[in-house]
Amino acid sequence: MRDRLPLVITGPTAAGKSALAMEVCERWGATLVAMDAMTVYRGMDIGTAKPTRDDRARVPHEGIDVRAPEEAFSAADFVALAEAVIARGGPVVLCGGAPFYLRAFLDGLVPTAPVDLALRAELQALPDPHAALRAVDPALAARLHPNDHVRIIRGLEVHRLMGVTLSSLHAGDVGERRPAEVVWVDTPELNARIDARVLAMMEAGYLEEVRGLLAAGVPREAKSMQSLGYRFLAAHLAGELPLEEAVALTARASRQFARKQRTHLRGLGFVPGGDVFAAAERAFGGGR
RNA sequence: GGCCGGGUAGCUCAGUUGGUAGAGCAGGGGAUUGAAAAUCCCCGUGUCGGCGGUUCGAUCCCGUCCCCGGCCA
Repeated sequence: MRDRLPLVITGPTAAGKSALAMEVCERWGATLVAMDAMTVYRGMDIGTAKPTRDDRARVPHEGIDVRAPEEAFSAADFVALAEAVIARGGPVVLCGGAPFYLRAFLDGLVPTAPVDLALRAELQALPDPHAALRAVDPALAARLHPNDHVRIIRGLEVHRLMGVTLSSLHAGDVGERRPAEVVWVDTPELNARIDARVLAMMEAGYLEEVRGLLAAGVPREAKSMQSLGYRFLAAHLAGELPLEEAVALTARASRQFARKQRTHLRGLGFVPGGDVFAAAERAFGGGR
């Protein structure tokens, strides 16, 4: 019997990935691994469209609520988590719209030092991080735009932690590639679906969720609080934005996010469309 | 009805001492090697409200009309 492959269900936000993944998991008895950078955070439920308690009772989920909102979570953490679940042996569906995580899973990541939030804060305070990077890793500095702070800081971070340049590591082996069945779920009515979903989230108590997180001490600067709607609703609660505007900005940011997801997926060589159930057959074998 | 502002990109506006115009946002494309719902890069011709006039040349000056604000009747 040939090896089972993981099935990846990806696509832009609000395309309908989760519903399809639930169906596949129920039919094949598969475990669902969230391929998502935000549903990992506890207490961020409504705004991340996190699977409900009922969903989680019907199908085993992994990668949900594994971090506090102020903690770091990275692509490597996702890959490790997915690998661990796959190693248990059953059919696995990776479902989510994080193309970077998908790429890290399929193609591997170069082995580098893990995230160090304190060091990042220190490096961010440098007067000219790009110049600092040019001094230690000119190849990487040349490749990165001086405004691309995130990548510049990561380059400095790796150099500081490991004593070697990130560019030299990138030139090396990324490790083994993992085969998988990948389906990109999409719909031409995405924008309308996104707008409707944001309104539904508001009705479901999105604002109260953000208020609660802030009250619980989650800093506005936390990565999780800077994402899509959380950013704008927190701004509204701080008196910086009328609610109506915060909601409009949330919907708009979500549409922009969807566009970037599509661009990234295209860049990885995928095309939208395909039948998830047929893909599940190929990945897992005949349904029950 | 009178006076004063305005009418320029999908939106908000800048500007041209007369040589047919440019920002932000929106929108589109792209990058993405442990922050990725993050971060970054690239893309701006539009009867410059209509019609006349002056001028070699008008979006700009003049006249007139229309529209939108405000104030006064």
